[in-house]
Amino acid sequence: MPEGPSLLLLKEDIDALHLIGKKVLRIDGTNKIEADRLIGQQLKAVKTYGKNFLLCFKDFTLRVHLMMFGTYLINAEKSTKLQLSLQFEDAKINFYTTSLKIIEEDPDDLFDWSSDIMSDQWNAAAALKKLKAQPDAIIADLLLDQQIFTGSGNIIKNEALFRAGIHPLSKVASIPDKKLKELIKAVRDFSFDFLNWRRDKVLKRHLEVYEQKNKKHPHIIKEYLGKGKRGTYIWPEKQHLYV
DNA sequence: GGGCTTGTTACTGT
DNA sequence: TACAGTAACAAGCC
Repeated sequence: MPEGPSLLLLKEDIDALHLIGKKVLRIDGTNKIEADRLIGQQLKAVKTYGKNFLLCFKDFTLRVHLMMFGTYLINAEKSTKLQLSLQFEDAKINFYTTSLKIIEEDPDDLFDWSSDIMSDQWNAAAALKKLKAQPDAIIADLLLDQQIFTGSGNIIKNEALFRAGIHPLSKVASIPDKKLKELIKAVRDFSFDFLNWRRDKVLKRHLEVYEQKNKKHPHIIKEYLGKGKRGTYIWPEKQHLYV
């Protein structure tokens, strides 16, 4: 569920319920959120920031992060531990396996939407500047850096690197500006393809390297690399290593 | 059924 | 003390 594009689909599902202006009638689940603060509150806005889903109320915002395995169901339940249920007049939203937090600050003050890969305010030039500020990093790590590419995850990392023809272990300082710009554009473009493909439930068949070892092409290899030792797929003939 | 996985944080040790 | 590396957590797919 969790990369940026999937959060937009979550927002689409919630928007379809027309809950703005509606009150929270009841909350349930194993969360440690203060129920008293939420009950009776009118939903003011629903936003996403990268992988964060934001339910905005008058004086605070509930931040829902779906982590690796987070899921949600609308007007439906499943057997795994219910973490947070928000009952509105005509609809109930159930969240499972999430990280929840009440944010006191105004989200517009707290979050910089120009780094959000899905946002209208996305600023490619700012991303380039942030990449170049870490010349010794390997590019694969920076594609997961939420300060630079807010909302990017491991699938986007792999596919964007493939599209730009850059090997994941390339050192940032060694990659020509032209290629960095190409990569930044690939992140943005792939993320919207991801959004549309996932909406149509056809994402997997369009992936070119991610989980494609021994599938799309026999030369694709898999390595665990970078800070988080995340699974990384490489088609060596097509991805140049800049060192 | 063991080994993966779209993620992040809190520890640990150096 | 700062940083890098590891463990922990979760549910579902194959």
